[in-house]
Amino acid sequence: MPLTLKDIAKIAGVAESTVSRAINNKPGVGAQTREKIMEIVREHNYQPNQLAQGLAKRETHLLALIVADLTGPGYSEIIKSMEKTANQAGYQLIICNTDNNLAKEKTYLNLVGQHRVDGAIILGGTLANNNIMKLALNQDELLVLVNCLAEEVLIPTVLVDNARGGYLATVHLLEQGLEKIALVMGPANDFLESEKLNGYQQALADYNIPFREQLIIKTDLSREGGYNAFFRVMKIDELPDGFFVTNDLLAVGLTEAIKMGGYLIPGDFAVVGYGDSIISAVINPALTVVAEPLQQLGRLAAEYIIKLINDQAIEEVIRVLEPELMIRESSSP
Amino acid sequence: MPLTLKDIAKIAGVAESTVSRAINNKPGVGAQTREKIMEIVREHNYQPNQLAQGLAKRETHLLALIVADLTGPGYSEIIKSMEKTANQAGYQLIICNTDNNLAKEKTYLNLVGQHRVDGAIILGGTLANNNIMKLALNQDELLVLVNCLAEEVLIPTVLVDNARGGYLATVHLLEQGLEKIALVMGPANDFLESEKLNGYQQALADYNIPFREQLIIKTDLSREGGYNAFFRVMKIDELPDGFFVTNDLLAVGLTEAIKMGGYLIPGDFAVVGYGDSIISAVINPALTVVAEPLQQLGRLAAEYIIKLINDQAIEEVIRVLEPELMIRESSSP
DNA sequence: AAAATCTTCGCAAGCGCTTGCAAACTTGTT
DNA sequence: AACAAGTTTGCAAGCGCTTGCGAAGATTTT
Repeated sequence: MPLTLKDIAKIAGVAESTVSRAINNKPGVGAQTREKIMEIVREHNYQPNQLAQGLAKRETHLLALIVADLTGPGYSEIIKSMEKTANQAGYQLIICNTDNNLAKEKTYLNLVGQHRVDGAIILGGTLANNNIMKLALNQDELLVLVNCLAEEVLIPTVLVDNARGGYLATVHLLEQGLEKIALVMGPANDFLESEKLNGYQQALADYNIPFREQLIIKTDLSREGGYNAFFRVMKIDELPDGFFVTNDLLAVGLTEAIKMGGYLIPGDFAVVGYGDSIISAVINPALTVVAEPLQQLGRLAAEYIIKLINDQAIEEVIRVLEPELMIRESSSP
Repeated sequence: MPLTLKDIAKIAGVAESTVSRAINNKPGVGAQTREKIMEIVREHNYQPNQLAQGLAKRETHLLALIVADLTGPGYSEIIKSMEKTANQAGYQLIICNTDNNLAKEKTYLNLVGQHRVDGAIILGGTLANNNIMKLALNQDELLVLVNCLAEEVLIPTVLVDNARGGYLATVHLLEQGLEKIALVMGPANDFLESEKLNGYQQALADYNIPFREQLIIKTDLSREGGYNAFFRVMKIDELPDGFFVTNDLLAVGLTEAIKMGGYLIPGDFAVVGYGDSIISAVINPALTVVAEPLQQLGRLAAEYIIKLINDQAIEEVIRVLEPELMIRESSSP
C-alpha cells in the first residue's frame, strides 16, 4: 500500500490540509513548513492518489483518443506525437478503437459525458464520423477533431488542407504533360475526400483541361478498393495516363493492379498518392505523395484539447495545415 | 452534472446501499426492489462515477500499455486486438510510449505502483526493456510481457517462438539449394534476436552446413541498419546467396541496398524477412516472411493481464505461439 | 503595551461510491 | 400463537484527497 496524505501529515506533524497545500503549491503555508513537508515527500517518494484527487477536484487527467481504426496509415505517427504532447502536460491517452461500430462510439463518447476523461480527441476521416458527430452534438463536452470535420457545429479542429493537397497532386501530374488524370477516391460524402476532389477540379480548370466524370472512381478506402478501381478504369473508352489516389492503402492496391496488368509506372501510368505513411516510401516504385504533417497534427490536437480543458483561448478554431508534395519515382519521367 | 447514486436512491425511495447492491448484481436485494431500481437506472441512463467507484474498490479498470515505440511494425495490429479484448472485459488501455527513455519508463511503471492503473502490458522486444525489467522487479505489480522476455523473474509472457521462426526461415532458404545464408539481425543481447540466431544455427546444423561467423551481421533495427548491412556483407571474401532478416524495417533497407547494387531478388539473393507487417506485402518484390500471429498476441496479452487482476490462474505462464512461414516472391525461384 | 492586521495552520465537510453490521421484516415451524 | 431462521434494507464509516472558514500565532501599528 502506498503512503497516503495522512501518513505524510503524521510524519511531518502537521494537518493533512497543510500537506495538500504544500504539494499543490498553494499559498497559505509558511516557507519552512513547506520545505519540511516537501523534504519528507521526496524522501518517501510520496505520490498522491490520482483517483482521490480526481474525485475531489473532478478531473481525471485522462484523454480519450477516439479512432475508427487504429491501424490506419499514418495514425501511429499522429498518435505518438499526440501522446508525447499530452504527456508533457500531465495527461494520459486512452485508446478508443470504434471499429465504426455505433454502440462502441456511444460508449466511448460517454466516457467524456460521464467525466471519466477530461476530454476527447476524434481522429480520422471516414464517414463513420457522421455518427459520432451526431452523438457529439448532444453532449456539450470537450472535443477536438483531427483530420475530419463536423458539419453542423463548430468544434475545434486541426486538419490538412485537402483541397490544396488535391490541387498540388493534380498540378504535378499536369505539369508532366498528362491530361487524362483519373482520381481514385473514397466515398464523396466524406468531407476530406470531397475536398481533394475540389482541388483536383480546380487544377483542371486552371490548366483548361475539361473535367470528365468518367475519370472519377469512388471506392472504399482499402487495398482491394484500389485494386478494383484500376480494372474499372480500364473499361472506359479513353484510358487515363495518370492517377491521383487519395489514400495509401488505395495506392497499394492500384499499384498492384497496374503491375498485374503488365503496365509500367510511371511509363504507362503516373501515380500520385496521399498521406506519406511509410508504405508509400517502401512500395515499388516509390510513390510520389501529398505528404501530411503527421506529427504536427498530433501535437496540435493535444495542445488544443488541453487548452480547452484549461479554458484557454484557441487562436484558430479550425486549424488548417499545409500539405507538401513529395516527388518520388512513381510520377517522374 | 450527471446523476449520482444518491439521486437514484432518492427517486427510488431506498437507501444508497440498496441501489449500489442492485446495480452491482449483489445479493441482498429483493427481486421487485431490484427491478424497480434498474428501471429507474435505465430510464435516467445513470452510470456510476468510476472515479468514486475506483476509490472505494481500489481499482481503476485501466491498463497501461507500455511500449518503446508505438510506430513499430505490426504494433498497431497487436494493440488493436488488445484493446478490443480489454474493452470487452470492461478495461481501457492507456498509451505509454517510452521512447526508450528511462525517466518515462519509470513514470509509466509508476502508474502501476501508485494504483493509477490495475495492471500493465509491456510490448516490444528491444534491449530497452532491460531497463524496464529492472524497474519491474522492485514493484511486485501486475505485469504481462508481449514479445519480450524478462531474464531474472518469472513474469507472465506471451511471445512467438523465435527460435522456431529462425529455423523455418533458414530451412526454407536451405531448401532452395542455398548454402551461404547471411543473417541480418538486431543486437544479440536482445533475447528475441538471439533466439532467431539459435534457430538459424540449428537449421544449419541439421543440414550439415558449417556456421560462419562472418555471415552474421548485427546492426540496429532500422531501415538504415538494413541498408548498411548489405554493404558490410559485400566486403567479406565469399558472398552469401541468401539473407534472413529479422525485422521488417531491416528488410526494407536491405532490399533497397540490394537493388541499389544492381542485384536481383531472388535471382542474385533470396531474402526472407520477419514479422508480417503490411510492409512486407507491399515491398517489391513481395517479401517471404516468418509471420507472427499479431492479433493473437494482442488478445492473449489482454486476457492474461485481466486474469492476473482477477486472481485467476494462468495455464501457461510463458505462452509461446507458433510463427508461420509465408512464402512470397523474394525467395522463390 | 494594547489593538489591529497578516500569515499560517487545522477542523471538518464533501467528492460519489462500497460494505460490514445491525435493524426490520418475512416466512416457516412447532 | 410464538419463536427461530432467513431475507431485505438502511446506517454509517471509510476510500484519499481538496477547500472554505475560523482559530491561533506572528507582525506591525498607534
